[in-house]
Amino acid sequence: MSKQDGSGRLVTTVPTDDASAPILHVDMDAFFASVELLDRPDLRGKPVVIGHRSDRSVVTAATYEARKYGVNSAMPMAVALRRCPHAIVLEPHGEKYRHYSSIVMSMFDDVTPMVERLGIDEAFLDVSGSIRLLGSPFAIATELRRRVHAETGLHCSIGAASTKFVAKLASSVAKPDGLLIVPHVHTLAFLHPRPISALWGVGGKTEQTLTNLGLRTVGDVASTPLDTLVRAVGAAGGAKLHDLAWGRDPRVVTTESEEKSVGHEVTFATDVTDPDVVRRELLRLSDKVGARLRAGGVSGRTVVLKLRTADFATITRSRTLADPTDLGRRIYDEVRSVYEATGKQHERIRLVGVRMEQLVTGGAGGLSLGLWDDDAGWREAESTMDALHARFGSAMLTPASLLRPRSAPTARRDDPPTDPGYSGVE
DNA sequence: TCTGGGGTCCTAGGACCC
DNA sequence: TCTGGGGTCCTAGGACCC
Repeated sequence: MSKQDGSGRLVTTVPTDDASAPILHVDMDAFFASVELLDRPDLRGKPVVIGHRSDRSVVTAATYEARKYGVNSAMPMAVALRRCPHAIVLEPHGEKYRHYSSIVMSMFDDVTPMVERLGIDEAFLDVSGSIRLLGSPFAIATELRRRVHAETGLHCSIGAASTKFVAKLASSVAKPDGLLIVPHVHTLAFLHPRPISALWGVGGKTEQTLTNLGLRTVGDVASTPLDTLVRAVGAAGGAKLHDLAWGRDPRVVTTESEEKSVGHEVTFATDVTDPDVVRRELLRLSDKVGARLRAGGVSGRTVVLKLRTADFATITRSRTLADPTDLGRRIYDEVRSVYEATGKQHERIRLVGVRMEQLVTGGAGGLSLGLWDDDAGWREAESTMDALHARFGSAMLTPASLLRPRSAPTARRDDPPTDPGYSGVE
């Protein structure tokens, strides 16, 4: 199935059955760090860590040289620097990463239209429809890896298998800069010796739960009765675990999925005790969320406030509106009222967040209007009715009910007003 | 060691309707 | 007078992933 090459990398021997492994998982190696090194070749071979240098930051990415010291992404920067004091810390540059991401993603698009992006630096490719034109999955993956490196200077690892989960696991085993093909008949032999943490959806907590049951490997999970797993981790989780452990993964590669929520959150540099500072931040975050909703042509019905206190305890409070909105001001009014109801105005606040859920296609009719600006012409704008009244006078206004687009659902008649201040036409 | 910011999915209880 | 079962919606919290 695979062997080490001279440099110690995992490479596949030419597989006899790679047509049974048409799902590719492509994963860029140490992506953010590798992009930074393109501009800083002098740092090659050194432990480089990407992240802000501020007190409360975490590691976003680390080169393999830094990982040797036990530095990993999501680790607090303070811990990383303790483990590797001579690490070179570079600030992240999101724009640059998106640029390189779009370059490699478009290479994936050249291979097959069946590309499912997973974040900025990973993707699943279903190449079963490309075999006649481009060759076997092995040939396709090999050429893709060559091309990514030739045109960007970046390395990627690829796993190929008959399912998404096994392909993803294969790419992680192949890292860095490797290719691993797991033909369908070898799936269980590949899977069962791996530790339970290799299972998708098994993080720290679930790993502990399973370890307490005496389970160590994927094979152990496979040979555990389903109802034991269900009792330990719940109905959905148990069934999923059991399926994955037997190599069953019904998920297909899907090219697009609609977003389910939009949110922003921020951790303060130091904990905040002044509720006015919290309110100001809620306003800023609400505006960002509203802008994102409008840019995406969606509105949201449920407003979610998130607070994290100094002791790292997190609470969320939500409120569902009678009508969806995409207006920052409207979101703020709700989230602020929810905030006041928490009674946490005098606690030490570490983080605040605003999220909109229950998204529906279409703007919130009657609320979001373009404004004619004598200097700038027509421009996208948001406004409340109050502001529009002030600007145009009531004679200019059309009732919101006439402007509401068809795609926006109307409130159920029996819906109670969520807030007396907003129960009417705004 | 002290924990970012963007998300998704699942669970569980309660309200409410038929 | 006491008690059903199914289904949907809402809310809060937790685990997980990149």
